[in-house]
Amino acid sequence: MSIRTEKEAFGTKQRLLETAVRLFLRHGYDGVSIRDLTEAAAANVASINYHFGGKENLYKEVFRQLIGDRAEGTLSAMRRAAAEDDPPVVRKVLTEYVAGFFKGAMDASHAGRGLVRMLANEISEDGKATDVLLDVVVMPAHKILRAAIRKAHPDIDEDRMILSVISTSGQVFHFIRARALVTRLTGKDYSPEFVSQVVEHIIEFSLLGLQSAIKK
Amino acid sequence: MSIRTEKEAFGTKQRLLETAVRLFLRHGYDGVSIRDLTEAAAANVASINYHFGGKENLYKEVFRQLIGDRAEGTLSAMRRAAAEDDPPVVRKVLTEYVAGFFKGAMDASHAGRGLVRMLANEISEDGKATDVLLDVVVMPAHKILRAAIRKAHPDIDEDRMILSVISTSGQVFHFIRARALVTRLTGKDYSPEFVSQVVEHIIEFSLLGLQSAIKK
DNA sequence: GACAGAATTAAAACATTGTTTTAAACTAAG
DNA sequence: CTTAGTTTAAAACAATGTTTTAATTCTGTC
Repeated sequence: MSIRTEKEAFGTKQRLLETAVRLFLRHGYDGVSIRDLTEAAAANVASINYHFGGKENLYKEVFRQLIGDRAEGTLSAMRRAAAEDDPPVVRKVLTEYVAGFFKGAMDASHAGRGLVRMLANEISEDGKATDVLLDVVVMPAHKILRAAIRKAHPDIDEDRMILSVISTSGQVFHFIRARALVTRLTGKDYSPEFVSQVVEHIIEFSLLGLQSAIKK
Repeated sequence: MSIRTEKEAFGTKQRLLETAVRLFLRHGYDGVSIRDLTEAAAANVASINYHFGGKENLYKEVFRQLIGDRAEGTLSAMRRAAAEDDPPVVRKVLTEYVAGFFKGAMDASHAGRGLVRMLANEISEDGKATDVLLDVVVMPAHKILRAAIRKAHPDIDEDRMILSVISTSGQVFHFIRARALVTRLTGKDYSPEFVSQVVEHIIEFSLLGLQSAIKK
């Protein structure tokens, strides 16, 4: 078994996967046809269905792989921040969370922006890998954030706190997803300066908003 | 009255438009094929391209019509709230804004939920009617909100205030768009109670967050 | 009222999708 | 070597949006 797996690593399946990563990042799901993909990978049109059971599954595979790598870094940074004892812990964890997303959006490379775009698209109902996104990114991040907040504010209203965390994610995704709209509303392009301004804004806005969950 | 008479009473174009409204609301853009649509409207497959210049233009037309009707109500409610003199004006305007969106999402009818879903989808970069959404809904609403906020807080930081308004919209769209995700994160379905809870949360959260834009 | 030209409708053909089928080629164990 | 299982290749399918070409209907003018 293991022998075959190794051989497969250099076989058609692996070649398809690598090509898919490259093309999906650059052109998105709908921007890449099976024929584009198989041609670029020097494989047969039927190979994707044979090896992955369909285009959608291949996309999921690609997404899982890409998002896994990136989430790793952000999540561990959040855990590190949460483990520290000197306040303000919540602010630090939140900063890692928010900045973690925009780090990708800032990349000059197509890879970074492509990934963030893919990610933002998966939020919707008709996303093709929503479950992956939830399991690998959103859920773990929420857990860490919630724990940090709960620790800092022991008698916080749990329900409203959860809604607040969702509100924070919502802002992040919106600023990424509705890029064109934000540009027209603010009159500013997504320059590095503007992005860091946005990150700071989301953090401050959310920290204040979170106060709405604290019982008085 | 024969079918033929009906055809003469309302021309093919109008019949296509009405059918498109019904079907796009229920099944979304990708869920309706040109053949589905033309068959339901008793028209030829080529008729959509002839009368509207393509499926996408027809969708835009439908979206513009639907969103126009609804935006009218919400925007005038916001203007009314803004025109009142007794505080808290900002809270009232904000309430009309946020509630205006969720009013549709709550409709028992498919129409309401369908529209909100369409609307949420248009936020993305690859939305088919983003320009319409911006012109008819987002821009006017932002103008009203900004003016109300500026009036209540004359020396507010304009840039951060704009970002705050975007943050508020972001939350609204996120709670609508990421419905499945929110359900899994909160453990609650979108019952009327939960929705009004969400609306209240967004308002409180945003009002506090807005403080981040007020110069000290 | 008849007729020419424009507008509309109808039917078929096209070009692209993702997927499935069928057979050939290859691989590896007995 | 044989044979069973795996992978590849080529073709066919079904469904999509669009375009083309011809028929039909409508409209304004004589």
